[in-house]
Amino acid sequence: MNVQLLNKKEAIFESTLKLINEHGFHGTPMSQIATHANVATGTIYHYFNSKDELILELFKYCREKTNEHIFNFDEDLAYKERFFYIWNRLVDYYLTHKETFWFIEQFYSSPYYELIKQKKTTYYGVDKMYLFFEEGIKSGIIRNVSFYTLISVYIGSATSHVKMVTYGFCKMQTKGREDLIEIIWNGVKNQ
Amino acid sequence: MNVQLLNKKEAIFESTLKLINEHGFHGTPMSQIATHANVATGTIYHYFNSKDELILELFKYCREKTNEHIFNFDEDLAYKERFFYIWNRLVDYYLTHKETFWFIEQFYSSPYYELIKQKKTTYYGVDKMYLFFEEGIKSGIIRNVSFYTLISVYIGSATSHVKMVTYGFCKMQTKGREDLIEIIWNGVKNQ
DNA sequence: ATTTAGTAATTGAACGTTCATTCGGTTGCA
DNA sequence: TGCAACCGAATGAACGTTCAATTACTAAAT
Repeated sequence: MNVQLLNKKEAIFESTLKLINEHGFHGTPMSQIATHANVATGTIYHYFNSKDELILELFKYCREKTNEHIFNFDEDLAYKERFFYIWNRLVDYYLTHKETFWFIEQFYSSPYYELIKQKKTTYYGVDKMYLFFEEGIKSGIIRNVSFYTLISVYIGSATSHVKMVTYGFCKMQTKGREDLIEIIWNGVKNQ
Repeated sequence: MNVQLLNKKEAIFESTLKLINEHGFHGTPMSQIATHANVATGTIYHYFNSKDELILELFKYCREKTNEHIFNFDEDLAYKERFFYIWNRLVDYYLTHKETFWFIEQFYSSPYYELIKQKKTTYYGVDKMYLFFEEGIKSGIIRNVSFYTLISVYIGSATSHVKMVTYGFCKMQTKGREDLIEIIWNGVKNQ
């Protein structure tokens, strides 16, 4: 696949992302995506077999981009620092890529996600998080609770925070963020 | 509005809830809702002006029902007990009303929510939560952080937990739940 | 270097279906 | 008698997808 192709495919992705954010999955016709991406309607069907496949691929694309961004830390950092770092990187990425964030949220809570879930392939991001929490537990730094409990509180608080900020309920102030991740840390660390 | 009407309206609500969970907002035709609710298509338009209005009203209906359920505690309970109680009631309600949960999640992350958000009416649930956290801060039991920080961690963890369980990632075991709310409590309480 | 042929990418009008909404008529109740 | 509730076939617009035709690219042959 040459560069030109990559550009068209990405243009379609980006247009879909933007339009779905504004009008929802089904409020976004293929024709509109095509216009916005400066391609013909038929061209989309050269890259994707259907609208559903386009949306599924876009989801994977978004998830990959997010993961690439948050796991690029210095391995030498102390555990606590990495704990704060990863969380902050995630919040940062979502706040600077709100369309990605909302698309992922929309996708996860829609019936689309059922289609992905069935393929029980653990993917990069989950693996990384699992290893990170495992390290914390084994070294006695954080409490010995299940992976999914840790994920719930770690990721759940991050996404809730991003929602609050993008809804406009609270300002994007560092204070609230720092408080929040500190609360999480206090909660999961071994006393 | 008599009982019969209430029944039809509620039947429409419940059918919409169920079908939207299965097929999404736009994968659910009005005709299908009508069939499922045992009414004629036209009847829906007697109660709601449009599909959008139906979905908006359903959202309010779900939110009210949820709030009714979680704030019925004994005022005499100690603060910590109420802190655990409300959280558990919320998780309970969502786990036993998964369709309500997913509909609300879908709604919040869709463009529909923009329509509601603009009407800056604070509603019952938010008020109650605000007063509850305020009480905890004033009495020195929990840390003095912003309302939205507390909401992020308290509600965020609950919804994340429910997602994990309904996705089938972790079993509906009391252990994980107890760990989770305890982590939150450890995080927000004054040391 | 130029031609040629084959393949991949692209186009957008046309098709057939689906769906939200309407409306004229019917029922049931006060 | 009047009004609200209810019905469901009809309407017309919108949308996903197809497809026959056109263009752009690649590389082998001359």
